[in-house]
Amino acid sequence: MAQSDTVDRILDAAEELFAERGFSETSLRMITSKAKVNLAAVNYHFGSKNALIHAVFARFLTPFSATLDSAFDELEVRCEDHPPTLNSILWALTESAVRMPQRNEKGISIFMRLLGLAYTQSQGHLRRFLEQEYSQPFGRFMKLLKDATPELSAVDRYWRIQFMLGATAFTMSSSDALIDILENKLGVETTVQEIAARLVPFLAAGMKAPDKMLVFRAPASVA
Amino acid sequence: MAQSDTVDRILDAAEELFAERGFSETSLRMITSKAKVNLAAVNYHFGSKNALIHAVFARFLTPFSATLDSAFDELEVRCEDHPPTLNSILWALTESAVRMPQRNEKGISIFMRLLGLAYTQSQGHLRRFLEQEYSQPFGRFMKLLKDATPELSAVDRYWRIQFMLGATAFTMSSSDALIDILENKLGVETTVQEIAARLVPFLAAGMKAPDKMLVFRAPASVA
DNA sequence: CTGCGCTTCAAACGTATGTTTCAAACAGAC
DNA sequence: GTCTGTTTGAAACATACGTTTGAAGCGCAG
Repeated sequence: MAQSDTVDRILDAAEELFAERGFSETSLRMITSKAKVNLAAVNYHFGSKNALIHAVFARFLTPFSATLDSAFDELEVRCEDHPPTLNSILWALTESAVRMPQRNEKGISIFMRLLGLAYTQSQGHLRRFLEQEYSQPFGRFMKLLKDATPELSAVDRYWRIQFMLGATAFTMSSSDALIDILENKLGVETTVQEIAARLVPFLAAGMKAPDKMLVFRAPASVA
Repeated sequence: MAQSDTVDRILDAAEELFAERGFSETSLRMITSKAKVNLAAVNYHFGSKNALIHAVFARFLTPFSATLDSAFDELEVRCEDHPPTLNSILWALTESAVRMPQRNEKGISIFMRLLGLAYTQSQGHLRRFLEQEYSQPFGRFMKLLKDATPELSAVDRYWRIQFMLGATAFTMSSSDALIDILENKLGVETTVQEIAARLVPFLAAGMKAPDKMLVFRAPASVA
């Protein structure tokens, strides 16, 4: 069982280092020395650094998208004919994320941080890989959102979904740092689950907000 | 006036490249060849790549923080004794951002994208630089937000502010791409100002959302 | 014109990166 | 034991990076 051992050790080390340092800032030598394998092992088993990045994502994104898919199935069954509510959709999403089998205690925050990095760091190859591998669950999520917010125009919904994605990806991608800051400032300890529990109502309220401001410059009357 | 020409050309090129590629992914050689100056000019005028990054931020953040400060002054004068509302604070912020003198048509989106990168890319030196240079206007903004949302606990407010920052930085940083996608999909044209007009109500509604979910696993009852 | 500070330039420096090479070690089948 | 295909190992490869160097160019006071 020599191969899978080396492969897994590389994936574990890469995942952790990518999450805490980003892709470009993590070298293969850091990864191989943390994994205690030979430098050439990465190129032997994965072919290239980019392929390793893809493998790291595939390892947690494939089971996650399966979990998510069945969570959506369950949601639609439970709702029978009427479309699932916005809150229930967002909960299904976060539940699926949080329930994923974790390799260690840092699992969920690594997971989130990697997702945030995927969106944020403009790595063209990664975006292309994710789009062609995981467009199905993403499209389904969008469809559900559409049915849950029939009162929104297509344009409004488009922008508000972007706002949601932004708040989520951004917060989660720096969740560790933000948790540390909070602990230093207010002495409060937090878990990623608690962040999610605060994020969902925020997003839901934003999606259901009243119309956009019609006039841009309205300084005197708003106060 | 040879110096300032070279310096500005470097800053312009660096700003644009950093915004579209990130810091580590942008080399000094890319910057100097785009700016059409000699490679050594960066180290001559700025000292190091990190110092160049600081200079790029200082060039737009210093005037912006001044504009913002006077916008907040005006806001507090207009409100006399009672604290400014959440909406008016957010409007003062976006107005200050949008009104900033732009070097070109991409100015505002570059501005936003750089702010997002500063938060996202874990460049320790940048965070340290920004914290020690611009803690005053940031602190004032936080203070205003605090007085505008007295109903929130400190912890709730902390996280919701992070969510706001995320939605804003993320959306604005990819505003060009998002505007293009929207035009291709729905045939609707948009300006950054209109995005802001949609974003502010979203953020305000999120900040004023009802409490966080108390129980994390509440699948059956929500739907 | 000469001399002096500041700026530009081409070239090189040392280091770190991703990747390749090829021999050695290994495991399992015969 | 010997052969065969797979995996590991140390070393080197070519390239790209940030930075430094020292000479050349420039503008301007004397």
